[in-house]
This record gives sequence, C-alpha cells and structure tokens, in this order.
Amino acid sequence: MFSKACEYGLKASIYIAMSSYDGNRVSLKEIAKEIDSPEAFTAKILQDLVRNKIIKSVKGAYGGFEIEKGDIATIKLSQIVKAIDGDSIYHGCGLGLHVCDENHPCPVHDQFKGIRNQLKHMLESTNLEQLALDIKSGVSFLKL
Amino acid sequence: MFSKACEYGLKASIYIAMSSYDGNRVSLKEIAKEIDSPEAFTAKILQDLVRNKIIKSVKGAYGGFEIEKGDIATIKLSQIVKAIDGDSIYHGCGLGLHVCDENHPCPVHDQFKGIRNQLKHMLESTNLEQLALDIKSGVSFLKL
DNA sequence: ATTAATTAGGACAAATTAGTCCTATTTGTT
DNA sequence: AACAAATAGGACTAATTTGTCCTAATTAAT
Repeated sequence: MFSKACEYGLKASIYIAMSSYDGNRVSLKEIAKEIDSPEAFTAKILQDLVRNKIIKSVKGAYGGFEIEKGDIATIKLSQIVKAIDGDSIYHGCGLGLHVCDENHPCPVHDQFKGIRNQLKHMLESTNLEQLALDIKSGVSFLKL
Repeated sequence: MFSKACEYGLKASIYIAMSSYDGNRVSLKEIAKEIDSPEAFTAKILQDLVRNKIIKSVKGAYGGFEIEKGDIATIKLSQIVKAIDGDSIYHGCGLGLHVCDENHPCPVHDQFKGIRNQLKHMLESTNLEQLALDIKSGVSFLKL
C-alpha cells in the first residue's frame, strides 16, 4: 500500500509527536531504535519531512526532531503520505491506466472509487495526536 | 496498490475472458497489444496464471490463452491478485509491522481494517464476466 | 517431414526502491 | 578555542521489481 519510506515516515512522525507531546525533542538514533528502522535511511526520510515543514529539526548538540505542541493535533496522516509517496494513491488507476476517470473508466474504476475515497478520508481525518495518545496509553504499538 | 505485474495480470485476464466469452482463443501478442503491456513480461505473468489454473494455455500454431466459458463468471479478482501479489494486501500491516493484530495493533490498525475489508470484499465479489461485459458494451476500457 | 506459429522457461539487463557510508555543518558544553 | 553530539546531504551499494532476449518445446497446416 505505502512504500517502506512512507511506513517509516509515518511511524517516525508518530513517535516524534508522542515525545513532543511530553516536551521531549528526540534524536535520529532514538527514533530509529524505537520504530525499528534503519538509521541512515530514516534520516533521509526525516530530512524530507523537515523540508515539507511537517516536523522541525534542530542541529547540533542536544538537537533532534520535534513537532510544535500546537501542531500535533493538526498534522494529518495525509500530509505525511503526500510528502513521501505523492498523491498517486488518490487519483492513480487501480489497473495503472494513464487515463482513468468517469468518462473513460477502467474496468474496476467504480469498484475502486469507494475504497480510495475511504482511504483518503481516513488519512485526512486521522491526526498525529490521536495516534500518539493511543501509544502512550498502551493501546497500540510502534514496533514488533 | 497492486504491483505492475498484477495490473497486467488483471487486464490480461479480463481481455482473455472477453474473448473467450465470444469463443475466441487469443495469442500473447494480441493480449499485449490490447492491454498495452510489454509482451515478454506479460508472458511471464500469464505463465503464472496458467500454473495457478486461472487461465488455460494451448501451445503451438493456433494456440493461445483462453478461459473455459463456464469459468468466466466464477473467477474472482481476488484469485488473480493472490496468484500474483500474494495475500499480503489482506493481512499486511499498514505500517509494515511484523506483528499487527487485535492484541498488538499498530497505531493505524483500526483505521486500516475497514479499508482492507472493503477491498477484500470487492475483490472477492467481482468476477471476470461482469468486467468483460462492461468492456464489450463500451462502458469501460482496458487501455489509454 | 517441414514449416510456421505459438507457449515455456532460463538467463540476462534496466529501472526503481531501499539502504549505507562518509564528510560537512551546526551548536551546546567545557 | 576545542570538542562532542547532532542533523544535512552527496555518493555509493544492495535488493527488488520490471522488463528483454534467446532457445526449446509443442502443434496445426501443408
């Protein structure tokens, strides 16, 4: 569904949100450890999220990654997915046709429409705070 | 969502179904042309579908691919997807966790569950005949 | 029998995605 | 000023997916 990069990006964002919620800036090393991802690869993805202004980075000693407290509840999964995988997941045709719309639908266009819309809605209505709180309360997990 | 191989496999299957509906066996060359896919690569995918007994092949002159008429309406998209991409699309975790279930859910487990179920249901309830007839009647298209 | 049309399949090549390594830069601490 | 702890980023490697090419096997028609 999502690329590996996107999976790491989502998990990392959730972890950063969780820490930032408690006022703790976190290092790449800690993030990679906690979400069980390759460190250097995760670094690239975080750079990407920083460039897209989804998370903030602070260089130097005691630096790391953080999300401003007030932003945690406003960042939607859709922003992260779009930043990393683009938005092909929304308008992309299920069978890979270059043109596929109401006027010229692929054979599964209608069947996919509902699913894509549901996915889109889910990504646009789920924010980092919800997910971070679930982990803090032990309801969900970021690794294993 | 699906791999390229799976997209080609689905399109090819639909095209073969459509021809078989009219009693016409079709060659690899014709299939690749009609679904706009690379010929040799498509050959591999068709071999796979033959091994999985989803379509039938006939070697030699005047040979080609076909689906028994009585089978066209019974072949579900889910069988094709499973043969080519496996069933990770069903149980695979949205964030790539190795373990992700009700007891140990990832942060987006619940959000994804609905979408995956809808996708599963769609693939299991859509058969090749429906799709082939839509194309024959000009309602949907296999290329462009 | 020979030929032409066709699928089967192995070995390879190209493209994309995933991941690593090294160096530069920044910044707080001493 | 020097050092240590961090992110930034370029260049590289590895793995996977996508795609090609060639040869073998099969089969209908002549």
